[in-house]
Amino acid sequence: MDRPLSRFLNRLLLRSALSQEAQNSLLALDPPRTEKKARWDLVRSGQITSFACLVASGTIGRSEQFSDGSRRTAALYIEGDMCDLHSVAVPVARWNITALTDCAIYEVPHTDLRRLHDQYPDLAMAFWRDTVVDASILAKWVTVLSGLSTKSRVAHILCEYGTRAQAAGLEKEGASFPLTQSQLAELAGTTPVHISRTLKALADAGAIGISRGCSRILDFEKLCRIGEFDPTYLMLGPPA
Amino acid sequence: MDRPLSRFLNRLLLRSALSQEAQNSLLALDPPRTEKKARWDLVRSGQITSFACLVASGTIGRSEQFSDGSRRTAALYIEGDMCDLHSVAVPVARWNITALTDCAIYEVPHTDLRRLHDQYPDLAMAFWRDTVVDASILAKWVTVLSGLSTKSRVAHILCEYGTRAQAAGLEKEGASFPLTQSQLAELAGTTPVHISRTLKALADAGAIGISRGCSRILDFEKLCRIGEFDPTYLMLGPPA
DNA sequence: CGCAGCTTTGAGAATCCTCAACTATTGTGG
DNA sequence: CCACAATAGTTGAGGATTCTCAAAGCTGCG
Repeated sequence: MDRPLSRFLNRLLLRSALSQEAQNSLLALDPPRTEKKARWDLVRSGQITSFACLVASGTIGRSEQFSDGSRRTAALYIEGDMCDLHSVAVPVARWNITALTDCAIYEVPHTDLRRLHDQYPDLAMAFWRDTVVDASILAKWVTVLSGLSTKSRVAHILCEYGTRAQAAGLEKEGASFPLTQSQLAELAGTTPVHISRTLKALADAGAIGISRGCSRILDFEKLCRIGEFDPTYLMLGPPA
Repeated sequence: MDRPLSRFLNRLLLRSALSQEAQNSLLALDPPRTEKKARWDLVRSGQITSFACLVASGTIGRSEQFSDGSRRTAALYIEGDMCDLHSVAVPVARWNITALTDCAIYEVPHTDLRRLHDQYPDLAMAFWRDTVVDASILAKWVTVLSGLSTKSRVAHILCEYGTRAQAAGLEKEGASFPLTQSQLAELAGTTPVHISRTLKALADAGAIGISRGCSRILDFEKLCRIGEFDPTYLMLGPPA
C-alpha cells in the first residue's frame, strides 16, 4: 500500500475504474527516487526525456521563459501528480519542469508506462483521462488569466491550490500556500510588487491571512466568490 | 481517401505511426454530418456528450462565460481538428463548444472511438498524443496571455492560426483570419475597442493588412518577432 | 430605406507596471 | 555572538497600458 506509485494510482482511481491486474502492474513499478533543491530544472525545454516525473513531495511548476528574461508558469503540480505523464506520448519537452520548492520525485521510465499502456486498455484510458484533466485546468487558467482582475486571479489560484491539496490528502489543518510572492507573480501573470499589494487587499478583506510572507486561506467561501472559483473543472468528485 | 475521417487521420499520422488495420477501422466510420450557423453552441457546459465533434469546415471555439456576462475563448479549432476528442475520456463538458463561423461537423459516436481505442493500442496512443498537443497549445496560451502585451498576444494568435491553417491545407494564398474583432478580443483577453486599436498598430507596422474588417498577414516574419512566435509547441513537424 | 451588427474614434478613469528605496528574515563565516 | 550577504517582502510616486462609456461611421441584408 505504500509503494512508490500508490499515490498516483489513487489519483487515477478517482476518475477511472481499473482492473486489479492493471493496478498490481502499476504498483509493481519501483522507479528511482531523487531529491531536488528549489529552483532546480528537472527538465529543460527542448530536452527529450526517457522518464516521467512523479511528485513524491514538494511543488513543481511547468514554466516558460520569454525573450526579456521574464518567466511565466503555466501549471502547478503537487504530491501524487505525475507532472509530465504526457511525455510518455510526446517525449520532447516544450517547457521547463522546475522544482518550485525543495522536492522529491520518482523517475518512472517511459518504457514501463508504454508497456502498461499497450497491455491494459483501461489503464491507457486512465492515462489519457489524466491528461484531459491537466488540459482542463490549463483551459481554465487561460480564461481566468485573460478574463479576471489580478485580485480575482490570485484568489482563484489560492482556491485551486487549497482544493487540490486537500484532495491529495495534504493540508489537513487549513491550506497554506508554499510559494514565494515572486513565484505567485509568475503564476498570476503579474509582478511581485503588485502581488504584494493584491495579497494585502485580500488580507484586508478577511479572505486570507499573511504571516511571515506565507499566505493562508481564512475564509474559503469569500475567496471563492472573489475568484469566481468553481471546482468542477478539477474533476475531483463524481461527474455532476 | 475522401472518407469523413480522412482529414482527422492525416492529422494523427503527422505525429503517430498507425497500423494499416487501425487506419482502415478509423476510415470505416461514417458519422452523421450536420451544419451549424455561427454562434451556435454545439455543446454547453455541464452537458454529457455521446459523440465527439470533428470539424469538417469552419472555425470552432472552446469558451467560458463569466458572472458579468463576458466570454473568454480558450482554444480554437479548424478543419480536420477533433475539437473535443477528450470527451471520449471525459464525457462531461466543462466549457462551451461554439461555432464561431458557419461550419459543418461530423458527430463521431464515443462508442465507436472507445471500441477503436481498446482494440488498437497504437491508435489509443495517437488519441492520447492528440490531447497532449491540445494541452501544449493551452499551456502556450497561458504563458502568452499572462506574459505578453496585447499587441504581442494578437500577433501570436494570428501567427498560430496562419501556421495551423497552412498545415491543415487551407489558406493556400496567404492566411486571412476569419473571426470578428469581438471574437478576437475574447481570444486575446481584451476588449473589442482595444483590439481595433491594436490591429491598426499592427497594420501601421506593416505586419498585417485590414480590409473590410478582415485581417490578413502581410509580413509573417515581422509578426513572429512581435508575437515571439515559435511554432514548435504545435508539434507539426518532426521533433527537433 | 431602415435596421442590426461590426468597426472606429475620442476622452477620462482605472488598473497595473517600473523604478527606487527601505525593511525583515535567513543563512554563512569568522 | 556578530557582521555580512542574500533573499523576500513592503511602500511610494510617476507613468504606461488598458478599460469604460459614448457617439458616429460602415456594411450587408430584408
